[in-house]
Amino acid sequence: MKTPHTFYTAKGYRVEDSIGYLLRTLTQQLSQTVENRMAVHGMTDAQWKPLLFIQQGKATTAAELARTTCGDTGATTRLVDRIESKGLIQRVRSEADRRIVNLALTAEGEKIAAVIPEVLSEVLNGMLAGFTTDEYEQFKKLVHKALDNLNSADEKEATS
Amino acid sequence: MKTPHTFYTAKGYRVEDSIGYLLRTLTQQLSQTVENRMAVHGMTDAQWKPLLFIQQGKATTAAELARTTCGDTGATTRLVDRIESKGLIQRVRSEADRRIVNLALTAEGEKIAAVIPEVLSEVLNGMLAGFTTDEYEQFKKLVHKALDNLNSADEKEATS
DNA sequence: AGACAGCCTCTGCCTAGGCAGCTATATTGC
DNA sequence: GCAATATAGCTGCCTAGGCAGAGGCTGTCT
Repeated sequence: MKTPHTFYTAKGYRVEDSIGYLLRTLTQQLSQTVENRMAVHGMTDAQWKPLLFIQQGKATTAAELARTTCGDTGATTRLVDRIESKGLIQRVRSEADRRIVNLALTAEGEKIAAVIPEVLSEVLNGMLAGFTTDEYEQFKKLVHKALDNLNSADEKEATS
Repeated sequence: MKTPHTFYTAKGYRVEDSIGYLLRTLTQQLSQTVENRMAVHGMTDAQWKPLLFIQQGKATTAAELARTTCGDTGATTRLVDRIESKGLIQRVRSEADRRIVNLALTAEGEKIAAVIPEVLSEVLNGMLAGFTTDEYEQFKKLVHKALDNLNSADEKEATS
């Protein structure tokens, strides 16, 4: 394995030049933009995820929700609390397995969930304005590659 | 102005395919990796920023810190509280302008601040393992482009 | 049957950010 | 000089996530 190119060194490290700083800023701005768009529906940036996941059948319980968002179960419980208190989802204790609380959208919740993909599509298309298809594919490829590197580094650390 | 390519549509929107989801995940993993590395020095992911900015002279007061991190002044006050209670920085009321509280690193703070650029460089180089210089430059270019799009959309909204 | 492991949910305690409002100080304009 | 304005810092109230532990339920193994 050849030694990889060294893009950053401790000496002369400058925050503004860092790809880490850029990525953080981009994600922050993206969240802010989605939050602004969702605000008219009374939703926050965190709260649309459960709505969408439940609607798409990707999660039916709080535990599943926590797994799909790589989040904490405790945090998810409280997030569901807040959305439930807005009357958008309902908790229904499962009869088959009494540990489980199934989550279901209310009529109001369905209405808002239907808007979410529109908002996300618009925001992302806006962010990618002027991108060629090649650039878009390249962007996704590079993010995937970076993600794989971080994950494999984690595994190495865990087994050491 | 020609109509931009439409990368996403509301109908058939799938979270896993979204560049937004990818970017969020990458930033999250990046923060987690830095957090793990900083933990041995008793620091969190949020707390290294003030240390580094103060050391590099990019910020000398809480207000400056808030501006350079695009953050809230109230949150910054409390962040400084937590770092101060760890004995890493000191608050020194300015004599020239008595509104201002200058921030200074303690000896302990200097020691930890010196380690930060090393950790950041290592983590970022690890994330970019196998990237060619062209890919790295392309990556930064694409992130910048996306960021510019989001910002100009914000401005349009503000003036409408 | 009873012990056990595993899972789901919830709670308490921590860090953390956004927003609004307050006080003290400084600057500007009249 | 004095009023209006701007700035710095702080605080209270909200949402939000991470971690650890408790309690309930289910399936399994002995």
